[in-house]
Amino acid sequence: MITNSTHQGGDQMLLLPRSLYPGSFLYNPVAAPAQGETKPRRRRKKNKGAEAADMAARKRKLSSEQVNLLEMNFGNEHKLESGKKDRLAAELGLDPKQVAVWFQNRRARWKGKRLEEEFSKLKNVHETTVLEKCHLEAEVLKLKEQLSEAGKEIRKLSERSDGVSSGSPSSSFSMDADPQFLGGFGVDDFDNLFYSNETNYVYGMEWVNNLCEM
DNA sequence: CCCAAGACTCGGTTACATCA
DNA sequence: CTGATGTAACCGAGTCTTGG
Repeated sequence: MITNSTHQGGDQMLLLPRSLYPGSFLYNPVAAPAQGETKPRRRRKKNKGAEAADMAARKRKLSSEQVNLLEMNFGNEHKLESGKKDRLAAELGLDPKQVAVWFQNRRARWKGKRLEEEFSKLKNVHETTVLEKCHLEAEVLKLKEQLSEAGKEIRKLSERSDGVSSGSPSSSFSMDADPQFLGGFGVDDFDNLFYSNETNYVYGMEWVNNLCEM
């Protein structure tokens, strides 16, 4: 996020005397947007280069014009080829290295933001899915109960009808007579219909169940 | 094909300015 | 004054290209 509005004084406060441009910066100072009018800053201690002299003026805030133009270019493409970088640097009155660094940092910020957005989207999808799973599990339980009741009912009825008439047409709803009813689901063991491999299931999905309980 | 040098990128870090 | 935040600059490691 790049906003000069967060810096007190706006652009006028960012004016930097041309004398503060490092001597090695010969990038059309006339065309160069002015920099912030702050004292040359101490450079990082870690720096071990011999060119410590021009380190002092390095960390300058870029002006809003510079940032705008950089942003425009970044909007077009996230990577600059060498020639374009040099032209842009000349146009901005910056060292091509500075332009390269700006693009590098900008890519990093863009990536971070993108990851954040992706994470947020995935999180929403995940939460929706977990919710849906909870509903489906509740429905499975309900259906399981209904199935169990129906099974009992069928057993009762068949026990009764066994004693009465063996020749009459059997009910169309008979699991004994119609193994396809459950066999179609690949289920052989009716009693264990919802309980086989339960331990694995619980271990594997424990985190989801915890979410359901939240 | 191998290797060294240079250019470039990336992730991580540092130093600094600014703000609440 | 202080901690949090944003960002320019830096660093080290990795990749790719090029020339010998």
